[in-house]
This record gives sequence, structure tokens and C-alpha cells, in this order.
Amino acid sequence: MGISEEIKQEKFKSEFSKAVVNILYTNSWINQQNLQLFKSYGLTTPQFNILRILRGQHPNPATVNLLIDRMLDKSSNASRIIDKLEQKGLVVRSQCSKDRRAVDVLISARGLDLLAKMDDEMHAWERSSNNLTEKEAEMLNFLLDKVRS
Amino acid sequence: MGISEEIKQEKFKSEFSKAVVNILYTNSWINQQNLQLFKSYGLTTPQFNILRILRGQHPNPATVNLLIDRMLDKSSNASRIIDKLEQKGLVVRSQCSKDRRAVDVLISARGLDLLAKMDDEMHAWERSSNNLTEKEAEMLNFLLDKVRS
DNA sequence: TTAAAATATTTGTTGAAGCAACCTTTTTTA
DNA sequence: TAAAAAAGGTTGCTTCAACAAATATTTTAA
Repeated sequence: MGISEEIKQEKFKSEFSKAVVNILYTNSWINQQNLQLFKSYGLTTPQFNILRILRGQHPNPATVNLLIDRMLDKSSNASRIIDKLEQKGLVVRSQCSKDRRAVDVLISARGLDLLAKMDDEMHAWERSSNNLTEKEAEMLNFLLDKVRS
Repeated sequence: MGISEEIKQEKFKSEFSKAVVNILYTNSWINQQNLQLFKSYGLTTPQFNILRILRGQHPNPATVNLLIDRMLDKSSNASRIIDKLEQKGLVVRSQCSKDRRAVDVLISARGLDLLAKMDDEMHAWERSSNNLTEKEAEMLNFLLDKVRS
């Protein structure tokens, strides 16, 4: 079913403006799918995203500033999201030795474990809902990059 | 600049999982662009989306249920979003005559005016940031539809 | 026909998001 | 080098969102 049928809108100003709506709609669809998984592990979407960035840095820490910079949805609330992760024992906070204004955030063993468990389900989902060929996925990446260029 | 450089992540599990991140990132980019416009007219993103659906129905009303169904980001808060639009005089609420449980929501003349003004800026933005050819936009729509299929 | 189930919407509560003000530390510059 | 500006984080306040419970009406089923 195409985007027109799904949102019951026949006409668009242009093929490009249809694509814009299609991106927003597909984003919402993906979030909906992920949300169930995240909730079943007691995480919110931003919490999960921060954990993933931290794993990317591991075994090095990341400053709060770096986390904000890398987040998909830049949040002005990074501190409090990290609070939650710290309360759950998934990350460790410590003062940065090189710059005492900065705070080093490090993913804990427990955080790594949790992500590892989630990875399995995540990849299972990606495999099962990957309807694109390799070439098509490449083309999609190319076009999305071009939208933002 | 491609998605890898923008979020500083070299490796992805697959081209498809890269595309998933790319959709989320591009969505965030579009929202960022729109947000400024919406705010300058005193609207939030969900408020704007509901207004647009109502314009699509005009001169017929839409029930709250229909609005939720058509929203890109299905919100559990539709009632209160409509409250805000009503307070601003952009929509009118009335009991549905066919089903007294339901509420008819109708966009007001003022609501239509506001959208008309926003349209101009919206289309100006779309024209200026449309980097895709007609064929490419079609291909993008095709691929996004396929992701959700 | 009447009680039970379902539907449409609203509202209370709680947790998260955005903005701006604030504190501390570092960098700049006169 | 001392004051001003900038940078990194945190926190208070207000608004927004999700979830569930409540209300009113309609539909279903015994």
C-alpha cells in the first residue's frame, strides 16, 4: 500500500512534497515498531539512542556534549536522560580529568549486556522487515542524503 | 555529506539498517526545518498536522477519531490538541448529529486563512530545498513504500 | 428488551521535552 | 594578568505526551 492510500490523501503539490510526507510517515512507522521493543526492556527511545552512542565509543567515555552532538533527535535534556540511565546502572558518570567542566559518561557492563540482548531482537526485526534488495537500500541512502544536501 | 559523516558512524550492520537510521535522521532534519515556520505562526507540529487534515476534509467536518486515524504521528492527545486550536479560533467543535458520541471538528475561516499564509512559505521552502529530479522523487516514494510493505 | 460489550471522546496523573537561567571552569583579550 | 566572554553541564518552570480510567452513547446478544 502506497503513502496515498495509507494517509488517504490523493493529491500532493509535487512528487517531492509527497516524498517529504512519506519520510515523516515512514519514520513514524519505524518508531512505532521500535517502541514496543524498547519498552519491553524498560527504555525510552532517547535512552536507547544514547546507550548505542556510548557503545560506539566504548571503552572510551563520551562527554555529554559529544552525546548531544551525535544524537539523532538533539535533546536539550541530555543530562536528565543520562540521570535515568545512571539510576538503572547502565552508565557511569565521572568528572573529566582533562576539562573539569566536562563529564565523562561510560557505558557499564550491564549496559553492554542489555544492548547485546536487544541487538538480537533488533536484527531479527531488521531481517524480517527488510523488503529491499542491496541495490535498493543503497539507492534509498543515496536519495535521502540528497534530500538533505 | 552522507549519513555516515553526519552522525560519525562508520559501520552499519547492513545497507538496510543504515537506511533505517537515515530515515530517522532525515525526518529529524525535516522537522527541524519546519519547526521554525510553525513556531513563527504560533503552532506546534501536531496542531499544524491536524489543521491540514481538516482542510483536506473542508467543507465537511472530521470526527476526532478520523483525525487520529489520519495523523502521521498518532497522538493519544488529540482532544487537547484540538482544545488549543479551538482556543485560538482556528477550529469549531460541535456534537455530531449522526452519532452523539462523536464530535465534529471543522476548520474555521481563520484556520483556512492561516494555512493559506503558511502554504506560501512552505512551498517556497520545498522549492528551494528540492534537490531531487522528478524521477528521483518518484523512486524515493517507491522505496519508502517498499520499506513499510 | 435489557444487560453486556463496544465505541467516541474527555480528563487525571505521571513522566519526558523544551527553554532559559544558573554555576563552574576554561579561554580570550585588552 | 585580570576582567570579559565562552563552553560544559545541571536544574526550575511550563508545556506536551502516553496511559489508563471515566463518561456518554450506540451496538450486540441472550
